[in-house]
Order: sequence, then structure tokens, then C-alpha cells
Amino acid sequence: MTNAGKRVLIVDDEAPIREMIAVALEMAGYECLEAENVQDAHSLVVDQRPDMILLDWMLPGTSGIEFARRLKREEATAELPIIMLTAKGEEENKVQGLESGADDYIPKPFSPRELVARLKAVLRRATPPGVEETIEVNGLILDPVCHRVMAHDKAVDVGPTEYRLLQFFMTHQERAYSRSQLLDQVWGGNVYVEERTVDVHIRRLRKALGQSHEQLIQTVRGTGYRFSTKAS
Amino acid sequence: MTNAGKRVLIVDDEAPIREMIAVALEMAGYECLEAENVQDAHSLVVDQRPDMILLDWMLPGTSGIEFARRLKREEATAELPIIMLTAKGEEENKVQGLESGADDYIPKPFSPRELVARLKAVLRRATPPGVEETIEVNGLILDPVCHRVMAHDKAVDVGPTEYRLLQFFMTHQERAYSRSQLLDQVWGGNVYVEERTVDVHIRRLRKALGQSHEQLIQTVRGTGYRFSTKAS
DNA sequence: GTGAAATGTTACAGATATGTGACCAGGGCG
DNA sequence: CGCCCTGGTCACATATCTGTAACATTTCAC
Repeated sequence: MTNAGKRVLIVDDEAPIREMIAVALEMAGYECLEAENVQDAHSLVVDQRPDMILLDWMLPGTSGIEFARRLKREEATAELPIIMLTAKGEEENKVQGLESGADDYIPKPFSPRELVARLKAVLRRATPPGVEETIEVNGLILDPVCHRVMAHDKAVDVGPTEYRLLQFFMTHQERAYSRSQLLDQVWGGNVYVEERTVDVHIRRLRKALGQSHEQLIQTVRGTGYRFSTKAS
Repeated sequence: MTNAGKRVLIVDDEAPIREMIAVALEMAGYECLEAENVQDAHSLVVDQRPDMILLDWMLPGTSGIEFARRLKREEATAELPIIMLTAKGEEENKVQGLESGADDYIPKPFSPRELVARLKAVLRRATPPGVEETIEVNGLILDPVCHRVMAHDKAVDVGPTEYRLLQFFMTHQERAYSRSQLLDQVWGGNVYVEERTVDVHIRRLRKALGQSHEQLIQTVRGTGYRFSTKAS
């Protein structure tokens, strides 16, 4: 079960092109989502959580490159593989495209076969090193590969959101984050959620971690929360 | 909070709608400015410098979209976040609205709650985090990033106000400040609080710092207080 | 030394912020 | 279609903070 069932978001303003790509990918066993602009794309990213993005360079409104940068900037979506699509003759943009965080770059026109091949390649090395490393703090282990949390060798049952929250905290220890920042980083920006919702998830996470580790997540009164091994 | 006191300019030609929005925002702690046409709006932008704009799509005279474009074109106002409001059934305008530089788009009718939520989200993204360096004096460390105070590697537990007070002192060492100045600087102007309240917080801060560092905060009799490494 | 003024300390009640459990809506799934 | 899981929100319980007043102590001028 490597690529089967992977969800790919296609972002292009021209419907026929989207359609063509979608057909090609579906034949290859992928599931496709489509968006014709950055706003729709972002919504889809937030609530569908695709496994990768095919992103057209030229888009109405925010350009593709802007969008890519933005995705990379936010913790919640930074690891999302992106392939940039670009019209012919824009070779010079390649560097800029890759700089913006895209994982590959395909000039139009391309054959469906080539597209699928490169997409596979990108997905294969999708999880870049660093992200897949397990993090351990005081007997609390987060294993991104198994997508699993262990406390003193006992599995901890956390929901998806709590998992992301914990992952964010463990990769950003010591620093205090406001509810706002957490919403941006863990939920992904442009999601309209009450700040207090963060409290609830913090609570759920603490509960899941149990007595042994809940004190790792500290309340910074008047500010937000912090993950720290040092006592407060 | 970060959002407290932010000023929002509401541009809509219908007074009742402006009023409704204003009430909702004021309850949420924002300050509201109102304009019923683009000319007034522009004046207000220029001399009131609001933190963001709620802009109705349909306006007498220059359309909202024109106005948005113009603001984005001008250097001084290019960064001003804009949320477009539009009557229902104008979904097709969404793209155009966002193209013109709006940061979000809310179709009428909308609930006050949604409005506030999206406004928060936009404002949140627009406010870049400031640079924050840790300050160290005689083994006393204030770390704004972790939002934490350490005295000789031991965490010091201070309340929000004491934290701000200490931060102010550590960034303004050696100089004496009157109670009234401290109220302005630490509490923020236009708050009606007894001057003696400062004494109480000074006391709390000293207590929190403990014997090892309390002498850093010196009383300047007849004047106020001073943070100094030199003995008095 | 004495008394008035300034500052230190403490206690407390109201205001705020956070913790917590429950509920409800939407989506996936059999 | 109905069940279960998840996530977001609300309402209420706690915990913590804050400003004040009241009283204690220090300082200083005389």
C-alpha cells in the first residue's frame, strides 16, 4: 500500500487541464481533489489534508509560488510535497519555484506518464529526513513513522489533532506559544476557530499523556502554553 | 491581548449594517471607525490609520473593489488587511475580490461570530512577531521567547503584570521611574489605577525574585523606583 | 525624639483566565 | 440509515491575578 489511495490536490485555473491530470492520476490509482484558485485550495488542504499538491505556477489572485511559500511556512502543512507546474518557456522560474519550497518542477507540456512518474518519485521520498525521526523527552516518545506516541513503553491514545499538537510542541520545546500561534501552526492558518478550542485540545492531550507527562505541557498564564522539561 | 484595542474601519453605505457590525466588534474588544463611502474611508485611513478594513463590495461612487486595489497599490497602505463583504449570490465575485488584494471575503449574510472569527484570523496573520532577545543581569534571566524568568537557573514564578514590570525594568535599567510613568509604560496609558498599586506589584515582584535579586529593584524615595545593578 | 509623609506588607473580594465535562454537528463507514 | 469518531463550542468549576484599603514600618525635617 504505497501510493494506492494517496490523495492529490490539483490546483489549476483551467478546468480542462485539471480534468486531464485528474484522469491520468485516477488511472494510476490516486484520488484527486481539484481547486481553481488558492483560496479553495487552502480550504481543501485544511479540511481534506491531501498527501500532495500539484500546483500551477500562474493562478488568479495569489500566485502559485506565494501559496507554496505559505504552505511551507506553516507547521501544519510544511511537509506537504508540492510539484509545481509551469507553462513552457518559463524555465527561468525553475529555481525560484524550487526555492519557494516545491519538491519538483514540471514544465508544460508534459505527458501523463511523466507526470505520474515524477509524482511517484516525490511521494516516495515524501517524508524528508528529520521529520521521521522519533523524538524522546523524559520517556515520552513520539514516533512520526508509526504515527504513534508512547509513554514509558505504553502506547498513548491521542486523536489526530492532539497528535499534531504534541508533535508541534515536541519539535518546538521551551518556547511559549499563544493560542493564536498554535491555531496558525497546528491547525493551519485561515481556519476560523475559537481560541478557547486550543484549551480544550490541550486538556485532551494532557489527559492522554497522563500524570507522568502532563506537566510537560505548561500553562503560561495570560499568554498561552509551552512544552518544557524544566519545572515551571 | 494582541487584538485588544485594534482599530477596524467599517465601510458600508447602509448605516444599520455598519451599526450592527460595530456593535459586534466592540463587544469583541475592537475599536470601530465608520465610513459610508470611499472618500470618507480614505480620509479615515489616512489620519486614523486603522489596523484593518471591512469593506463592502457595493458602494456608491467608487466601488469597494476599486478602493481595495487603490489601497494595495499605495505603499503606505499596501499592508493594511482588508476583508470584503458582499451580498449573497455574488459568489462569482469572490475571485475578483481576492484578486483585488482583499485578505478574506465574507458573503452576506454572516453571523457576528463568524465575522469576528475571520477578522481575528486575518489580523493574526498580519501581525508579524517582533524580535525578542533574552536579557541577563547578575544571573537573573528574562527570556521573552519562552516567556519565562530564571534566577540562577531556577524558574521564577511571576504573574503577568510582574512579568511586564520586570521586562520593562530590565530593558530600561539604571533610570528611575515615577509610579505614574510605570503605570503608563507597564499598564498602558489610559487606565485608571491608584498609584499605590504600583507599590504592591513592586512588592510582589521583589518577593518573587527572592533575596538574591530583590535588591535590583531599588526604591527612589519621593520619586519612584529604579532597576539597577549598582547598590544604592 | 516626634510627627507627618512615604513606602512596605498583608488581606481580601471582585475580575479574569484557565480547567473541565458535556453536548452537538458533520463525516466516514458498515 | 444509524453508529462511532472527531472536533468545536458552551457552560460551569477552579485557579490565579489585580486593585484597594488598612495597617505597619521606615524616613526625614524640625
